[in-house]
Amino acid sequence: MTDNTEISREAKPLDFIRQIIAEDLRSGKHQQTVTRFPPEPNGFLHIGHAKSICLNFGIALENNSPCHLRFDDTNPSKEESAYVESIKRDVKWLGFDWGQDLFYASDYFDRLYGYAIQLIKLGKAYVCELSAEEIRAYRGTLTEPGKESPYRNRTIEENLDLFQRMKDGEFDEGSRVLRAKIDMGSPNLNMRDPVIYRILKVAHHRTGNTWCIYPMYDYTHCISDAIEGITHSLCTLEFEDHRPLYDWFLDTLKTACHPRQIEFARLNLTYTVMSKRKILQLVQGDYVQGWDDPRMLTISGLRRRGYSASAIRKFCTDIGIGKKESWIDMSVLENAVRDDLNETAPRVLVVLNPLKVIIDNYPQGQSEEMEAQNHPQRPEMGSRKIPFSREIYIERDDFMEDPPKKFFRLGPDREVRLRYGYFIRCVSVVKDAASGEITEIHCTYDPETRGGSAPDGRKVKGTIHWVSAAHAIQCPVRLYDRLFLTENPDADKQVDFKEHLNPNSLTILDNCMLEPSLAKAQAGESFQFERHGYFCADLISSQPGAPAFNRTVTLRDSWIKTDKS
RNA sequence: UGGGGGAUGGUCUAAUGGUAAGACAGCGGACUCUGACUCCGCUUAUCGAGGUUCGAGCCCUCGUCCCCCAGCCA
Repeated sequence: MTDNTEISREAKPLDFIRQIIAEDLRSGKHQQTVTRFPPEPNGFLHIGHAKSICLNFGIALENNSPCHLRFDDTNPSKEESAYVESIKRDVKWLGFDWGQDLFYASDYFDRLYGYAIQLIKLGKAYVCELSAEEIRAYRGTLTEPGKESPYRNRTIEENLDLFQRMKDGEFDEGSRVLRAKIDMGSPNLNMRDPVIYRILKVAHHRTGNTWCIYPMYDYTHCISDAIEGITHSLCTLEFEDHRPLYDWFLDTLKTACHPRQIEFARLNLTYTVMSKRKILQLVQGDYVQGWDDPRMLTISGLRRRGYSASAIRKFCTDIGIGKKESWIDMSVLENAVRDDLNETAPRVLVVLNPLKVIIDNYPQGQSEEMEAQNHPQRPEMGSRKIPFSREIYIERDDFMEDPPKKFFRLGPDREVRLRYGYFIRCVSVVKDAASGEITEIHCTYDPETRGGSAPDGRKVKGTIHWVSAAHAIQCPVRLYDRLFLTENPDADKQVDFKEHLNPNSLTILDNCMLEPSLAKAQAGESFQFERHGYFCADLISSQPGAPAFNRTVTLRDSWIKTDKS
């Protein structure tokens, strides 16, 4: 990371979490902060995780202190090391560095087991033989207290023996659990003797078959935080009810370190779904082409789509941190990437839907090179040559036979400027006799207007992009649109969210014409296709000399919004 | 009819007893060899009712609405 301030949001007022931290530092409660990002390796990271990553690692950067990457891997039936690798890659790509502080909850399985024995010896945990269904029934409801398990008052010795035998694999899955002994009458259901260990005869991605009992999240998370000396344990709102339990474990075990859990609102974005479960469904049901499908708001999908890490970081600081459930408009994300790419992306000319233009008075067989700026606002980015010749392609949308008043582009007997080229005037239109479709148009050019201005001072309102037909590189371009048609695909619980999928979220154009300089586009490189938007050479399907492009985001377009009649 | 949270323009976020501010979106205009960028201007908000106070988005009381919790998931 070269520039911390970019990540660390200098000017913005402190959010409520940073205020708490500032106060803890000021009062001397803590000398430094230690935060952590604790993903479960059961899927790919998405934009919602980015919010948490930017928060936790951002705080670390601001305070020159560590942020741990800790995998919360206590449920081997859902977790895989492939996910671990993808998560590490994505956090790194986002620009963050955990240094030496890479941890796994599974690193603590021995200590967690020891703490459980301690709990038993304290008379605060017991082995319960109720079935899952019975435990649920005994738990009571939101308005009625639970009932105590008949196994609740076993002796410490008996519990120790049974727990040992659970660990040794003597019992079947589901036949016994270890429970904390708290309060079956608590209005907080999390405190009604929660399960802390269950039997799972499943191999773990790191510990293999060493264990057949695995600790639950509530038990594991607080102890892992305490072991690592975390000062502020930041999580999402749904864990608010778990905080008393988090505190109970640490108080009961009298750990030396007792981190403070603080909850903030998770990210919701319009026109998408954020839950891992639903994202998994899209991947496994082939509604998209994998976790890194550019329509997905996974980190890997966004990367392939052409989002820069800095755009994602900017988005995360833009949206802020709060405690109320919020829905961020997709336009905020799009704005962040436009802002970023506008600064950095070289400009190029690309015709997406070609229409052949023949310049009747331009000499046959001649061509010349026109000078084009790589970034008009940033001369230091230099310029390049683009070939011009008698036959060119322009955008089909840039010609209308019967244009409305405010159409500044080409039409019969109208004149436009070719970007970095000449003024041309349309003299005739050729159509396919059968279909009536325009197949080519004929124009004349004004040799005096080379470079784009007329010595006689006449103005043209429109400037359009073009590519020399003889020099163009034909290329596929994928146009992406939002994956869902409705703002909140989850809103109606009666309707499956997949019903709201946008059938036109992907459009493949295979006859696009690139200016020749794009032959050397590197996979992953971003460009602005002038008058269209930002595009990046696809990470996977681009070949040297034969790129394929993904549209990251369109340019803002006030023309499509105007009343064209 | 339990418990835990939350309500500021269309959407987010700020204002921490003292002029309700910024971003996104929207609308209008200027500029323009990208209908982009940039610039300028505008519309739009403190959930309700009481109270405390010289002064309340902020404090108090009573309401209303929304979200979360009954996994051997995290």
